[in-house]
Amino acid sequence: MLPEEQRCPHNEQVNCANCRLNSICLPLAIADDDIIKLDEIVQRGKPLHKGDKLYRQGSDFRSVYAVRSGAIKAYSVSPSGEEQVTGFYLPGEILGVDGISSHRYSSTAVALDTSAVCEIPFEQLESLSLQLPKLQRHFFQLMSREITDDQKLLTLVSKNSAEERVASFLLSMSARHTRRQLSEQRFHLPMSRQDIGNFLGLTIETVSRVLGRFKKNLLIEVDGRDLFIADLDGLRAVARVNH
Amino acid sequence: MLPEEQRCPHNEQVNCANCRLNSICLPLAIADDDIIKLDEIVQRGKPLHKGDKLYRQGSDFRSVYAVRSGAIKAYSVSPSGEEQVTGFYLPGEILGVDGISSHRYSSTAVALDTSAVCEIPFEQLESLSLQLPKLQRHFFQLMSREITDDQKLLTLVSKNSAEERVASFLLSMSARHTRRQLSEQRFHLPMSRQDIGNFLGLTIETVSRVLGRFKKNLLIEVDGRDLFIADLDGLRAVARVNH
DNA sequence: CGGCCCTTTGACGATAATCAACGGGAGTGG
DNA sequence: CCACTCCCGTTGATTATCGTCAAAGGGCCG
Repeated sequence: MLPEEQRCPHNEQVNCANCRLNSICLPLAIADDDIIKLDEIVQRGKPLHKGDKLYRQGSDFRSVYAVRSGAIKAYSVSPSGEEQVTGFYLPGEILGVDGISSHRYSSTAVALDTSAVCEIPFEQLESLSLQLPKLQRHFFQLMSREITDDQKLLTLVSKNSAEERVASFLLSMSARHTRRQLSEQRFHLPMSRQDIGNFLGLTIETVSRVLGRFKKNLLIEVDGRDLFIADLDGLRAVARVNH
Repeated sequence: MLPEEQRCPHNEQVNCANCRLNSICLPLAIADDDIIKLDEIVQRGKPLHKGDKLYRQGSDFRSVYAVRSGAIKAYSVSPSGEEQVTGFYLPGEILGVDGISSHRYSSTAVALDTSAVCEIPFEQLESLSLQLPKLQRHFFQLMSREITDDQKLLTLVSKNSAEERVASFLLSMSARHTRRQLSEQRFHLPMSRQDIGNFLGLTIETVSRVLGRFKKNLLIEVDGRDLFIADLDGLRAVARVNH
């Protein structure tokens, strides 16, 4: 199989016959010849190094971005100075839509690893959506999906214990790897414990202790950020949520 | 001034010259003659009694709704049986967009009081959005707004103390009343302590105790669900967030 | 009047935060 | 090459916030 950043949404080679799309990934992919028009407005490439910022909270909103490789973290800082990690974006996922409402990004996006993203200028996406009903629908769905995901996260954070939160998080990462045809059980966490804790509303110490307990109970094996889920069903039982 | 449900988005009388709109409220209002077309697809009325369900989690998604009067609560039940209140919708606000992504509502909406809503069939809204760029943009913004609001709520619930959460909640309610030209300080809470607690990730007892403390510190006066914010700045200081 | 739900208040306890110390790896500079 | 620092992660001891359990009062409606 090709390296991930050269694969199309169908995980075939570049210019796969099914989608004719080589610059942008799953979430906006439409099985239709119209996709070529979308492909034309997408800015390629944009390689990012670890720590590079894709956009900053408060800066003018221009584009949304599709991740092609690597991993991006989005976080926002509240007026009171609290920092909140609002999401991690993996290849095939789209970020930046939070900026639409106020014409400014409400969060900062930073690369956790060397990453590649596609830039999709929003004005052009808007005009194109007026011509391509399927694209408009896709984009409505994408945003609606982000809303329901946020609401699930809210439930997780406000109703579940530390163990349940961490278990759910690991299963979510696993599921997203599976979607990309990668291992369900073995993968690398691109973010620090700090980031995981912040995202889940826990301290770094609690995250570390919970992972320690999972390890002791033979649910997982961890070495730094390398993770192996030894007992998927066991972890699901802890999470009490089906992923 | 007319009763709220008879007022247009500009808080004037029915058929106000500025907007020619008498069926749907602020969030989708566009200062443009095109609005008439939108007005045509909106279903009027729909009076709801306290406890009536507007839609149910898992049922087919057909429409989004604009609240005209009263108050609606949205909540979802996770696979594990946890109930999570995801939002309260007051006059001028729109709910139901969570159903777009999966063609099914991901939450249940129930009237907290006698309420009136307008139904906006989504398929028609979609087609109309293809013709009216401003409407499309408005809807994108509406959804983006919901995303940023959810993320603020997540920060509140995962990073702030019980007192900060309740104070922020009261200030949010106050701000939304102010937008409707109603009193900033004195209003009625349409939801139970249970609902507030669930929404904020707290138990009913904690909510009650926090309100008791606010009362003792002369920040508020409460009598059941009737609230008077005696010291707005004091409450803002507790919330540490500017509303 | 009686039952039910909502709310308040108190006593107690558990979960996760805080405070603190330490080890390891990466990068830097001598 | 080695010392140095910085960041990340782990682990332990203690604390505090909020949840749980329990009881009781008030309002609404049949």
